[in-house]
Amino acid sequence: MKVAEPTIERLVQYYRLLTQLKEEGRRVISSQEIGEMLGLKASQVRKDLSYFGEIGKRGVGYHVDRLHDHVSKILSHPNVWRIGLVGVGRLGEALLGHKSLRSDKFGIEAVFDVDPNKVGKMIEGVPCFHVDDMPKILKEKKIEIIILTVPAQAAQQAVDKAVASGVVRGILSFATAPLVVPPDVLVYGVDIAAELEKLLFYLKSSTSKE
Amino acid sequence: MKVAEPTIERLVQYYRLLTQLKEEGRRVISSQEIGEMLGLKASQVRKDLSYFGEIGKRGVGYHVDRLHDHVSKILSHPNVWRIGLVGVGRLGEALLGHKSLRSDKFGIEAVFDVDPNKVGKMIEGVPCFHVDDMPKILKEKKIEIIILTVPAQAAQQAVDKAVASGVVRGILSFATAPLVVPPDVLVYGVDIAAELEKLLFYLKSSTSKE
DNA sequence: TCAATATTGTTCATGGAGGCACAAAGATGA
DNA sequence: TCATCTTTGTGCCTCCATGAACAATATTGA
Repeated sequence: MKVAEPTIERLVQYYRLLTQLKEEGRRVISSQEIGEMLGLKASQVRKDLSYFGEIGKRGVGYHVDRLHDHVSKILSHPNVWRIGLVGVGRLGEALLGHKSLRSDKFGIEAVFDVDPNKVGKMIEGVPCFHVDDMPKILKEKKIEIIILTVPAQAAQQAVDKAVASGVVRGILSFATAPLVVPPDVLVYGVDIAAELEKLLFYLKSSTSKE
Repeated sequence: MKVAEPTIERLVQYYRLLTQLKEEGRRVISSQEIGEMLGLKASQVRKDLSYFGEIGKRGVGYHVDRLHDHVSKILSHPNVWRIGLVGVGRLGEALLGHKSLRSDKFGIEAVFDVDPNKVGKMIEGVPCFHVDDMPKILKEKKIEIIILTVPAQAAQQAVDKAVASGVVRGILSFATAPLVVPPDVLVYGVDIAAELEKLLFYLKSSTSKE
């Protein structure tokens, strides 16, 4: 069963919204309303939600609790993912403490750096190891996911050491560098500078219009 | 002239690669090679690059310097953008110091927070003001772009104050919250948690296959 | 000079995502 | 009970991005 990437992204949004609605005690909601709150067309919402089976009630809408459970199950993982964070610069540390990355569905089990002032210490309650020890530590701790927050020049080298462990299956990279990985390793990149450039490009274009 | 969003994103990648090639003294490169280095099909590269006019030489390839200039011009801005950063938490501070956001094409002119310990001080060489003073300060400093790094609950309120200035035209948001803005304000969102969830979802799916 | 080779620019087809519109199904009220 | 109204689920159409194939152009070597 293959699901489109934009759909997954929206499912995460639905999940957040539903969690909030649940807290507010809301019982039922329509695709129309969901769409308005998230800036989507109602038909888009319905298509996304019906993708995993009929879950709404025609003439009524979606039962908030039931839909929340449903989306939760779609996004749920069979196990708790164990994550390693590579590069404890300011961005890495910010992510370590970030609410979004505190969840019971995954946890950051180790961080890695090359700075001797950091290696061996606990950072935000997580032990810090040397990047060179990644193959060993990742295997020991059964870490399958890597969050990469190192400078661009160091990115490929760090990735090579990580995949050398043989246990890493996914990488979330914040480095603005193209990464080469074995075909069975999945890479997602968040390119902050590129996002800003895109924004600026379209702003420039729209300047002439208005 | 309208350009597709994925194309812009790749142009940024081309630009980075070309800058590097230039430093290495490389004179000429083919679409094939560019594609291999960035993980793209050669035909894709050619289509992107020819979109803004014929710039390569058939039978030869692309002249690195010339192509670099060309892409640079496409991505260039008529003026230096003035940016404000809202929310000086750890993520905000990390971005302030991040290399990717140091450029001669834009600059962060002010930061905003509600914390009295920060307001009035200089942070990373940038003056910090209270969020409530945004309308005034943004207008004074002619800031057209906002980078939003506040908690989700505070996001909409902060955006409302920012757009109230009347000068803000674009927002790069790191908050995991849907934002309502006037139609003439452009919003790009970077949703870190959603990216991670996507990665985990596809890893889960591929577990059964292998 | 001309054949062989290399590489771009472009056309065309394929697939996929979004959105409209309508049928199906449940609710409501007389 | 039945007509009307609401809201979902889905078929269909359109648009856009990708990728393959080919024609056009430049280089090279004999």
